[in-house]
Amino acid sequence: MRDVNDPSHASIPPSGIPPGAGSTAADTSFLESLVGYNARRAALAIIAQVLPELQPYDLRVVEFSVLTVVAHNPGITSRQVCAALDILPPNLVGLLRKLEQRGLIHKRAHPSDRRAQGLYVTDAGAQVQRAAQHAVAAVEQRALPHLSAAERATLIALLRRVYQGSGAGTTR
Amino acid sequence: MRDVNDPSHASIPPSGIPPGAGSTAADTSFLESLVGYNARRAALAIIAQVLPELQPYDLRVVEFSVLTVVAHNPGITSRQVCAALDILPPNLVGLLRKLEQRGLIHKRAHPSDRRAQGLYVTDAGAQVQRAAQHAVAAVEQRALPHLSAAERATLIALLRRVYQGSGAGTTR
DNA sequence: TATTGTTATACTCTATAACTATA
DNA sequence: TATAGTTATAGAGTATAACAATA
Repeated sequence: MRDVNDPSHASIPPSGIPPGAGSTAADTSFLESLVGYNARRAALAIIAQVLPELQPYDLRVVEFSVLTVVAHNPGITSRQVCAALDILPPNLVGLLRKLEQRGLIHKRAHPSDRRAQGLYVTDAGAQVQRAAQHAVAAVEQRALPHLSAAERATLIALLRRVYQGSGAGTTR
Repeated sequence: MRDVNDPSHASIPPSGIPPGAGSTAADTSFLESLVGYNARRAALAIIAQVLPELQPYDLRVVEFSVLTVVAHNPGITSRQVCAALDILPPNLVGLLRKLEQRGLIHKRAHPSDRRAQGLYVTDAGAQVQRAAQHAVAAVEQRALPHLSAAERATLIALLRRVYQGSGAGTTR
């Protein structure tokens, strides 16, 4: 394999790339043949666009996910949130505390299990969640301008088969 | 919306889930309608299966990616690796140092730019990379048993359009 | 004996500022 | 003035062990 930066082989064809040592594009063909690599790159690219949309609500992606699950599942327990979002219990504690201190969620005694607590959104929490959900849905549309609705549906269906087929959630 | 854990509405139909407070499945329908959410879950599920395959070679996922790019692009510079894999330069330094100390890669003076250094795999590095690449390719096959070759190709093509269409690599 | 929620803690990953040598 | 490589450091994100209260 030839050195990518050896000038003795340069400019066939002449690529209109600016000067500097790091100019030519690297070969990543093997990595690009992997579903895992492409899924990770795609996820990071979308999340990078979602982040600034959630900033006005002072929510990170995980916090939005937790708030959304609680809003859509009133009375859900911590363990159920952990199972749904693949979050470890110790890491959820701080998230819930922060959301509760902001007055977005609150806890009530569980009707049948005195160890557990039911989680609920407050009125303010429901408002914030609705607005943030609209913003997230809108930015996904904008982030994927080249995908038709059918292609998006196909993509999502294939991705779900990837992580539902394998043992998702077993390793943490 | 009804409380998910309110026993007064329980068991219609009776779900065969074991006892405890966190038993019923939570509604995550909105999150599951997002490409970003599904891509992240899929990526994490696959990476969780790739990790143990790389353990015999004492490589983490990022380290394998760097080693692979260097192996396939002899003489590549640090900045080019950063651009190809969307890694920040300060975070690459430690990765390269570790790979160099293990004798898997080495640096040589860049032919035309005295600021830069060309990266190369050693013979040992090339051996490790080849073996690890085979292991990774094999585990991807095993991790996606329900996807045909055509479906895998479709999935990869759609994912690439997601992160190549948006401004991938611009935010970091 | 198992589960819920929790604390404490450690380790990895990612991000920013600032410096030097060179272009 | 800009770029390549580097240091130091800060902040997210993720992981395990262990505990009290309750099932």
